Amino acid sequence: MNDLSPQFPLQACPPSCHNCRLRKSGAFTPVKPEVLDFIEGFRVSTMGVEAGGALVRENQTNAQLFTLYSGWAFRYKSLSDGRRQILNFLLPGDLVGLQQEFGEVSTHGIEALTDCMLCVFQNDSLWDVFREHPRLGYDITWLSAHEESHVDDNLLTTGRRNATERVAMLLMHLYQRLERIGLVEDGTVAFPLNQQHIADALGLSLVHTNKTLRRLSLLGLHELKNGRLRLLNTRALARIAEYYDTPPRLMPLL
Amino acid sequence: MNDLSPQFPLQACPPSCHNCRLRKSGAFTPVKPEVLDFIEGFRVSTMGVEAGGALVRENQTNAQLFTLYSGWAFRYKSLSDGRRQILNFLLPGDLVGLQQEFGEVSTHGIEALTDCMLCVFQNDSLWDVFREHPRLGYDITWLSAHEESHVDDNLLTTGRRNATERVAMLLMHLYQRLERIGLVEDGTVAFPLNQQHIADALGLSLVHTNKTLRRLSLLGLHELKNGRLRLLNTRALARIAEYYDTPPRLMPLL
DNA sequence: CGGACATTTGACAAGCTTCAAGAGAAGTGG
DNA sequence: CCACTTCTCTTGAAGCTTGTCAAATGTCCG
Repeated sequence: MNDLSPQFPLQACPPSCHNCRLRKSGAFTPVKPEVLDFIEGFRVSTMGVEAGGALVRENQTNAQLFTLYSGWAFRYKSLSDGRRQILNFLLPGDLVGLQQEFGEVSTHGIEALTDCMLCVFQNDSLWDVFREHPRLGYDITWLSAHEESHVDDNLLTTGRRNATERVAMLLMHLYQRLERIGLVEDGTVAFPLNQQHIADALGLSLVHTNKTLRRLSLLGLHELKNGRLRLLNTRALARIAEYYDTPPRLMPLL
Repeated sequence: MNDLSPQFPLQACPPSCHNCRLRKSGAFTPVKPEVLDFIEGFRVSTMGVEAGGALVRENQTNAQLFTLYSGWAFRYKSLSDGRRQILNFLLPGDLVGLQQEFGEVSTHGIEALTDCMLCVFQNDSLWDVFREHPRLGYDITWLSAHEESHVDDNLLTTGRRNATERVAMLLMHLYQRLERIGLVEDGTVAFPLNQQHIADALGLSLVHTNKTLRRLSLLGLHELKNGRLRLLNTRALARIAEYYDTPPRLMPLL
């Protein structure tokens, strides 16, 4: 198997949630120590998945509930002839696998885009969380609604934007999400997607995605090299995509 | 203003949730009488909206939380030049407006497709529901995850299916949802969408939607007249759309 | 009958997909 | 250290699906 990419160092989950790197980033809502103890008890293990590996398979039953601690992943659905649609991207702090937790078959797959570290929660005990810590239940619902709003955005993009607008949207959206969790360095963010991923996320063909990316890059709107993305003309990208920045907000973290 | 369509008689919400027609349909999970009392207390009023009216406006702040009691509605997003994408359709029993309830601006609009009756819940008290009745919180999360899975489906459809497959998918999907809540009569269901709605839901142009619908209808796959839809060849439609029926399941109803 | 609106059809244009093939980049093994 | 493989990116050309424009037909309703 391949080594862990230096671009995405495997950041092991600390043994205690009290030392969670994500919580210290300031992007997530603070939580009382006793609630943190409960979360830590609810977390039964941690797990690493290599880039390209499956966190959840399509049609898998009784999948686990995770929080993505480090790395990128994506949710997708596919058709029998191989056509694939990426539904949304998962970044550190995102809750993964909620839909399956309701005792149903997973209708989508989740794949690691980079090496990932996950905090794994107790199976089949989501109801206990709601009962014992309604606040966490409320947070989980917030996360669910928040993820849905990403899918909403992607549906508007795929259904009604043209290729140029779609690519601009994707770049802006991902950059902004990464910025919020503090992953911008020197004006660039790690960008592990290849063009096939972008095509699958935007509902475009690989070739057309390439040509569109190329055009935006030649226009000086962005730069994509060494696996890192730099936005060179945010204003133009935002105008093309009709992208509206929403005010940042602390997100719950399970 | 126009009269209430005979196709969609205004079914007033009964004064007490104990007499709720939806609950008696058998499609929803039964609830203990005391929980029903709580729900009834949480419901502060009922409201009617005429076809074409807005339940929630795009960019509206502090919208209400509703349950759709009768009628159809849809969630949508639009771009400044008028392009519009319908995100999903809302049918009786669906919870409406959860995303805004988290104190944020609504990033999508919700419009009544037919005359609708709504049960309106207390504003800003979602957290109370979670605290006092964790089970209802759990149900709300289930509904949220369930709605997301509809949007997931629509994203796959819009991103990766061709026009014929998209139309077939829409017909199958809506028919099946209506069937589950007992709205099939004589092998037909009420179908209040016009072709512009279908186009906006599928990410197609109006003209192309028309031609595709026409083709399927001439092939004898469906029949659409007098505002009612009949599926004449479910097997063929399912094959075209690659539509998989999921086993029915009782849904929570707030 | 007239007006507003939805559906239908044809013709044409365009955006996007598919096919094909070359150029880079990166890892593997002799 | 260099061929060899594999994967990704890039580019051109041709074709098809879908969009746009325009106008006719149908329907409902006052």
